[in-house]
Amino acid sequence: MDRELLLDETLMLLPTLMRLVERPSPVEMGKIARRGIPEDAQVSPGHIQVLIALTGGPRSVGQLAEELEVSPPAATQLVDKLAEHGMVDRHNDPSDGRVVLVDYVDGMHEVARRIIDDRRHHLQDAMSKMTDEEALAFVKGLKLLAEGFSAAEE
Amino acid sequence: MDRELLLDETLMLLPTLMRLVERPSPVEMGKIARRGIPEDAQVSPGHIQVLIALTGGPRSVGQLAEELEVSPPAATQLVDKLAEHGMVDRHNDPSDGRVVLVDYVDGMHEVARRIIDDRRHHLQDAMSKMTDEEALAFVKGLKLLAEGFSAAEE
DNA sequence: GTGGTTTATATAAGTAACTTAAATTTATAG
DNA sequence: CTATAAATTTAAGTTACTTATATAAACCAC
Repeated sequence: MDRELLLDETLMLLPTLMRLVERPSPVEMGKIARRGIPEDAQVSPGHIQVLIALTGGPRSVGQLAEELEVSPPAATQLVDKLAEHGMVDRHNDPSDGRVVLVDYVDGMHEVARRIIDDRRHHLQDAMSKMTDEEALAFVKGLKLLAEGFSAAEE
Repeated sequence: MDRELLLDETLMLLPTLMRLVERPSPVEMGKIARRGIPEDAQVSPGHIQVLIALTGGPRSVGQLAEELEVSPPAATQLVDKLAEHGMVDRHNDPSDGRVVLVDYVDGMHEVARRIIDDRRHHLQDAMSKMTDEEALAFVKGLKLLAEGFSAAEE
């Protein structure tokens, strides 16, 4: 098999996919608007990552930064924006006054679920065209790449 | 198989991978520096896409914009930077005075090859851990996703 | 406890890669 | 010719990050 070709294709595809993933989709914005959060909410992939992380319970800002592999200030900003839109809340960790725990605002768990599902459907459409084996291989590939690029940093 | 889980994993992985791909790797910068282009050259994935596109011969700015799926001004900027670093040249299309043809500066074909290979090796490390089937499925997945997100724009 | 270091977060300032809108130049069509 | 359309560039603005610095709480030595 021509591995070289696959590499070239990937090299060409990856940045383009990157841009598409980052680009805010106005359609989704509209849908979200009708789901109870303000129309001007710009929900970026990063924000969705935070929302997903919070489905596993409250997280500190630092934990979010680690999970998303961004700097602490970046995590702060993501939380800022979600808080502005009334999606999440900050409260102090009773056991450590330095840490700020982030969690859904009451009732927003539901809204978050729908926002996440929006993106998920998006993805599902694409992944529905893969066999189980292909889907597994695809996710494995993403992980390997992430590890590879991560390692290449240090 | 638990598709839901795969979707969640992808949703979480994709933005992180995105950031890693975008992040400039100083190591590569160093290597590139030693290969004949100035030390301050910031070769982003977009620039590499242009260099790859040009391996197929000269391209107009508009063609580059289409291939990379970016706006014409974005293509102009990518070319600007590569031109600053003496990698590519602009010349007029003799058959249409409006179009600007972009091509490698004499002798830079070689340098471009090495810059591309740098990224390629990076990727190769990750993809070498996949079987042929997995690699194919991975690239197929990337394409499906790109199409899906592209379609979701219109 | 007081003082010094570390840790968690936030603020400030800067950058890179885009975007849209407007300007410029060349081609084309009536 | 003159009006319109197309290719590119310039200008201005946005977003998602980064690093460096500030602040406040915790921990630790003594």
